[in-house]
Amino acid sequence: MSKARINGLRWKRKRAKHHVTIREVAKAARASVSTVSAAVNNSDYVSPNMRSRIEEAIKALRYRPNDLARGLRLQTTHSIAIVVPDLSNNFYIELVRGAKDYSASANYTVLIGDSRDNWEEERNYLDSFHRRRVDGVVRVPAVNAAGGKARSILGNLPVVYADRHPLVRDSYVGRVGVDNARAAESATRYLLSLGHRHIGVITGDPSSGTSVDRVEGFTRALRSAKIRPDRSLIHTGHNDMESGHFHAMQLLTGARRPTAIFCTNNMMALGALAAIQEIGLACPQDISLLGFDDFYWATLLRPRLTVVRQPAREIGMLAARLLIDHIDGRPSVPSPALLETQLIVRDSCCPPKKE
Amino acid sequence: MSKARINGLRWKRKRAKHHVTIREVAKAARASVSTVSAAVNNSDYVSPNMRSRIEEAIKALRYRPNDLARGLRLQTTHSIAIVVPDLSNNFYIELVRGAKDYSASANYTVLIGDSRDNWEEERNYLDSFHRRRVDGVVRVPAVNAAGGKARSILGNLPVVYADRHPLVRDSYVGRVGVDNARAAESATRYLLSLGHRHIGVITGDPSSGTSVDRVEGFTRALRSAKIRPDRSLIHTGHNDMESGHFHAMQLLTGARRPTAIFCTNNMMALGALAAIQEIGLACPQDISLLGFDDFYWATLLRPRLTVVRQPAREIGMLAARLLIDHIDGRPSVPSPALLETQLIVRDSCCPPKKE
DNA sequence: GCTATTTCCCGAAACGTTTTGGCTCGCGTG
DNA sequence: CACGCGAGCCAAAACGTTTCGGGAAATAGC
Repeated sequence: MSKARINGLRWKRKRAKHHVTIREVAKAARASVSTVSAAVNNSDYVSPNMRSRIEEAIKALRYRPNDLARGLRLQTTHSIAIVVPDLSNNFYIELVRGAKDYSASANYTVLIGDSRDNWEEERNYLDSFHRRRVDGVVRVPAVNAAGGKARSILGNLPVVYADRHPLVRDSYVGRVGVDNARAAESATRYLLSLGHRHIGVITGDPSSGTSVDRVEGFTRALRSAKIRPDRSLIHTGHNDMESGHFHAMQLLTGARRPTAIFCTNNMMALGALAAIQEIGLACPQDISLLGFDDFYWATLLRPRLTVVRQPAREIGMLAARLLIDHIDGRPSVPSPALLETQLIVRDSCCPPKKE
Repeated sequence: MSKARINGLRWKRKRAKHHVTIREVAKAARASVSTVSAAVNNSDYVSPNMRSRIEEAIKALRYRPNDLARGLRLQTTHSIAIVVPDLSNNFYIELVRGAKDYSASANYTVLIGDSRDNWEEERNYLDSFHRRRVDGVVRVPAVNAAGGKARSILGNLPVVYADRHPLVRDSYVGRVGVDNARAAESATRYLLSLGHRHIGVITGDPSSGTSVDRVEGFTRALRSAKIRPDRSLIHTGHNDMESGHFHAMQLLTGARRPTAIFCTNNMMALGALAAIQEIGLACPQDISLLGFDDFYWATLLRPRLTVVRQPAREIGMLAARLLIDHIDGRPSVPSPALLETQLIVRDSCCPPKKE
């Protein structure tokens, strides 16, 4: 026992900075540790007198409860994590903010991960979040992350998928996004209605699920207009500006230049726009451009981009809701929750030139 | 003792999901807890035989150490936090990524906060990070956050300031950014060299420090060119698009329209550009526009924006370095670390029209 | 063969909380 | 007066780690 005491002392001395503990508050307030605990979690009986003494001590000592100890004892941290593929993509920022705002309203804190659409990075984040014992995670998986991989590092943490969903079977408690096929289909119909018949597509990595759905919607629209999809006009990129640029170049300088390009995410639309400008084509007169995902400065571009808008913030909020409801053992909204998209018509599409 | 056992059992039963602990690994590997610990932290003596048995058990049980317990025992979490004012501003994303990358290389994890340039939000984040017992925080304070306020909730956590710095005296272990006055001065000189004499300025909230420095640099340039600064041309906004738009409108429709506008951050430059386009002025022929902070799609704008570029990523890396060096008790680089800015000349500035 | 040293392993304490059960008053009730 | 009861408080156990001191067995030194 006395050995222990000495040990303890040495410990304290070793750390330069010392965090004030509930024990010191107790001493200062002439109360027991349990009473202080009861007071800060304002539950149980604690007399007004005692309570004020404790609050005073807390203020005086600047006591902040230690969430590590708390989480350890409680076996729950009241926090969730969200990991997205690209924080520089405004769509995901909005998604994260939605998740954060909902979580805050439900008294959960959220940890943010930015995987750069790269499984290694995502794994690091998921691992770190798991070790921190978050109560659940909302996940927008990186493209090269098959569902099973994540499951193995996540143990049996509840996860809800947002935006993208896993292609392989993975157990999750919820999923929220949009009906990508339908959104792409109606976007394509818009292009068709303008008179376009040769439409190029720049799509993202098929492993993300959303991309294939969007291409699927695209071809569906073509087919229902009795147009045979031309596989050579469908290019597969990587959801970033570079590959948008690259494939737009291919498309624009290819044998049969399309009269319109449909990009299945905003970054690739940006890259395509750069390519168009670089080549010196007029958009939309020479080539129409249709993007996916809106962003706040889309109207600053010339031409102002026509896009299909996803309710990013709502997706994030709903994802957090699904997750937290599950954690708290509450029934929630029905799960594959598909929100409405909206075609925002601006200036980047017009009828094709007559030839 | 037997009572305790019962209690423990009840505990286990209560939690639906159960995380596997080091104790179970020990049992499975027929080793003691301390030996397993020694093995996972691969230190100390542990025989090859025993080690492999333990590793096998770990793999079989999918054991993940509990960082809460670890942090509690170690009195350090090997993690830092970074809180920035606006994640949708690409400058801060790059800064965060820089901090993250450096931290990863130093084996630290980082928690991210997005204060929306709002002290309430920032306080919540700082508090949450503090309760999580991060080892330090790099902070880009919200505009309405005087230094003292944060100190009181941060206790004696080491903080390094990035980009912005506190106006009031606050104790910090480091600060990194750019020489804002000098950067603004040389940017202004560029405008002067083009022949501009009436230059409007849209600046951010003075409480952030950087704004006043930039204005200071601006006036310095004017003065050294023997031009008397016109206070009515210096407008104070809020670092966001809306106020950039608003004040550009004021400037452009005011009595004496300037021939150039200098915005002290990128968001306001965007807002100003929107205003210019809205009014129907030609940029740069009618009005030159000069922004602060580069961003990856600045070249997609028409005109391509001329800006003074800050090395956002490097700022983040250096901030993390300063902080982590301090935490680890290592000497670091000299503190107010001022990195070089760079004027990126593109198309948004030209000589003013002769009148 | 006896001791000194190394090698390998373990028990127990501690980190800062929350919770449970129990203790002590003081008071009303039969 | 005995008794129960509720209010207010507390001691101690537990959460999952790491570390420290020490012990047993094997090895080396003489």
